[in-house]
Parts: sequence; C-alpha cells; structure tokens
Amino acid sequence: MNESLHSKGGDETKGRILLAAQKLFAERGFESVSLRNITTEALANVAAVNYHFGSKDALIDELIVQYTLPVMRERMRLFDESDRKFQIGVVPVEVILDAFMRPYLILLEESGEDREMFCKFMGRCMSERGDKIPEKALRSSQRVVKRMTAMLSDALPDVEMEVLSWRVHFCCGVMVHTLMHEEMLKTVSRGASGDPDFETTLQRMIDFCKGGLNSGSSALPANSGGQSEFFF
Amino acid sequence: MNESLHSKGGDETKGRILLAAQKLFAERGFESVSLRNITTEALANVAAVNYHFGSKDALIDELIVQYTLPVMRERMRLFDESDRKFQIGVVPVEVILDAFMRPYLILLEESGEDREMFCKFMGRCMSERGDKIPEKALRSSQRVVKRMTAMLSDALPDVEMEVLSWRVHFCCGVMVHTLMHEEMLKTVSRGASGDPDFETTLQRMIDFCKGGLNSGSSALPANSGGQSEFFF
DNA sequence: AGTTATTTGAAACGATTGTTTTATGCGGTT
DNA sequence: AACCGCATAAAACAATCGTTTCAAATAACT
Repeated sequence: MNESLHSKGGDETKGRILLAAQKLFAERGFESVSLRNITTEALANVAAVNYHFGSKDALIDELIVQYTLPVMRERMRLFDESDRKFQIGVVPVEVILDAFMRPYLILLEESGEDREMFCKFMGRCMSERGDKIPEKALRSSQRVVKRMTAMLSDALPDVEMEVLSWRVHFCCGVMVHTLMHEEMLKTVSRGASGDPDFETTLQRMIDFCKGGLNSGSSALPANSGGQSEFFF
Repeated sequence: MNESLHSKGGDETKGRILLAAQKLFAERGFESVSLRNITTEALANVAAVNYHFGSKDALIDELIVQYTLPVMRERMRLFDESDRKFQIGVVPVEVILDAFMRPYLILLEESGEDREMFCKFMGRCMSERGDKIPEKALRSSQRVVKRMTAMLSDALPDVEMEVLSWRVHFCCGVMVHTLMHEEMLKTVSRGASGDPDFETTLQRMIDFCKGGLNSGSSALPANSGGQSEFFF
C-alpha cells in the first residue's frame, strides 16, 4: 500500500530480487547475468522481475540509484563536516580524498551488507554502464565531483583548473580499478600481516592520489577548466 | 598458403572479421556484440567465424593476443633502451612510466589503425576479461610489470616493495580508466586549444603517477612484497 | 462473509544467441 | 578432365534471452 522508503514490510520477493541481482551483477557483470539467474538465486519467478520493476534495465537502474545515492549523500556529509572542522584555513587534500573514498567502506559496514560485493557492483556501474546511468544518480554524482574539485582547488592553488579536473579523473581511475580488483590485489600483500583490511587499502589510495594531485606538472598550454560529465 | 605473420595475402575475410570484431568489441563490449553483428560489419557469413577461429571466445583470445603482444614487446624495448641510456645512475620515474604507457600511442600510429578504438579495446580486456585472458598474453604482461616494478624500485629506494606494488597497480588504474573514457575526458578540456592530443594526455598521466609513486606514505606495517597477478 | 486488488506460478511468446550442418563455388594439382 | 583441399553461403540447430499472458493464490478492505 504505502510505498515505503526502504521498501520494507510490503514486498518480500522484491527485496530478494534486488539482493540477488546485486550479487550476481557484481560477480559476473550486467550482460552476463540473465533474469532467470537472478530469480533462481532469489527463489522467485521469472515474471516477478518484470512485474516489480518493469524490465531488466529498470531493475539495473533501480539498483544503481538505490546504491549510489547513499554514497553520494555520505560524501557530501563528510565534505560539510570537513568544511566545518577546517573553518580557518583550507581542508587538507588527504581529508578531501578520504571523504570521497571512505563512504564505500563505512556505509556498508553499518548496514551489514557485503562490502566487497558492493564495491564490485559500483565498479561495474562505472566501467560497463558509462552511458546508461540514471539521471538522478548522474546528477548526484556530478554535484559531488564539482564540490570536491572546488575544495581541491582551494587546497592546491598552484594547480591549474584544467589539470586539476584531469587529476580528479585519475583519482577516480585509481579507486574504480582498486575496487574492481580488490581480491586480486590481496595477492600482492600476502605475507606477514595477512589480508590488508579496507582501511589499509584506503590509506594507500589516499597517499597515492595525494601525491598525484600535488605533482609538479610539466609545462602545458592552459585551457579553461570544465566539469567532467562522468559517473564516478 | 603461407601463414603470413601479418595474416596478409591468404585470408581476406579472416582479417576483415578481426578488424570488425575489434571495432565492435571496443565500442560495445564483448558480451553485447554478437557474431552476426561482427560478420555483418565484416561483410562475411556467420559461419566464417567458427570456421576461422573455432568459437567466439577463441576469436576474442586471438584478438587479445594479437593486440597485446606488440604492446608488451614495445614496452620491453623501451625499458631496454632506457636502461642503456641511463647506464650510469638510475632510470628516472617519468621515463619508466613513459615507456610503460606510450606504446599505446606509438604502435598504432605507425600501423595506421585507429588508436582510440584500440585503447578502448585494451581497456575492455582489462575490465571485462579479468580472468579469461589467454595464457600467452598474461605471461607477457606479467613480465612487463615485474620488469617495471624492479626498475621503479631502483628509482625509488625509499618506497617499500609492497607499497610499490600497490602503486604500480594504481598507475594501471589511471591508465585503464583514462583509455576507456578518453572521449568523455575531452569535455574537460574543451576550450582554447581544442582537443588535447594523446601526447598531452600521456604527459598528464605520467605527471600524476610520478607524484603518486613518489608520495610520502603514512606509517603502515611492512609486509613482504609480491608480484601482482594481473593483466594490465 | 464476499469483493476487490495485489502478488505469484507455469507456460509460452518471438527474437536472438553461438554453433553446426550441408551444399556450393573456386583454384591448383595430377 | 577429374580430383582435391579450402573457403564461402544459406539454412537449420538447440539453447537461452527478455518479456508477456493468464489463471491461481494471497492479501486487504467493505
């Protein structure tokens, strides 16, 4: 009856389908997973997908929106928090990067979902769905990037705007690639202290991106800065 | 008759299929493109694919090997060249990065193929074929990464081996993400001097990665360094 | 209760997938 | 000419795809 915010109470199977879809999409990609794969995993009927969501694409869109918006909100919240904390002076680069990347860690840890699965899902959104990202998620993402670029610009006044835009993009590349292939990266760290936790991975990404953002650039012609129209 | 190195002379359609397949795979991904899409583009019959290659997967494998090996060879050649040039002292980081990333530019410019298409194809190999990379291409890639990591280790003696391995991985993330989404990145640079050429993009990637590799790392427990088992 | 609206299940839809079969055409050799 | 090996073409293969249909079951409301 009431279209609940968390889609709780009402539909049982709808939630199971969303969960199964996220898991399978994360593991094998959007194109490779069929509706029957999903409904089998979710112990539901094939028709249930089209009944509850309308189509496979609509299901994907709903998944993207449902999993993207909380991340973007958390990023914005951390940006705000940082702005307050560093009211005098600028927010340090590593703090900005942390606010940008950490939500992938925190958000899911709280809700008890599988973080690795979630990361892979988000990574696939970025690499396999470059175009077909739902409007709402796209705009939300663009606001975040715009905000972060502005904050970084304050922290790095010597870096031209266009160069900075490119480097923000590079940071996203680092993050996407790392999230997508996390389990393989663990083979790099096999040794003394066991698997590196996400906090370690996060710190390594931040260190690297901070160095990259700060890097002294070779002389290049200066253009007017623009905003990337990407989905991160 | 003679199985020419460049698959010239003998089979006409086989070459056309390879070309069409590379183009379509680059544009839309491996799963989304059907054999009929390919053969239509190549003005060939559907059966021709299975006749010449055995299966769709075999076609993909052949494409990957055919386009990967020259890149790896060129990287190794540039590594050798750098080693000779800097016989006294170590090879600078930016030179190593250049040797790693430039082959994507040079190789195709010479053969007159479409570089943007090629980059996208390689990017898709890395992001959509993480596991199913043919053995030959995989080993070739691993040799390159091992070699580069060793050279970087000499150039950056202060960076622990494990941290360095992670950062090499991050550099790959920068490259893959950039190659995959090059055309969207151009919207960042719209303005004065028109589209940035690949040389500019390359320089920006190198600058960023150099800064990232050099970055002073926060204190983290040191593990034994290992080799990533990735396909780059 | 009975009526209505919503959610399921089994089956089938047409379309498309990768692959195979069968027949035909072509060039070179004996 | 007859034969051969190789390449192509048209057609059909079974399987699977996303989607739809429709009847049965379940829940909600008067």
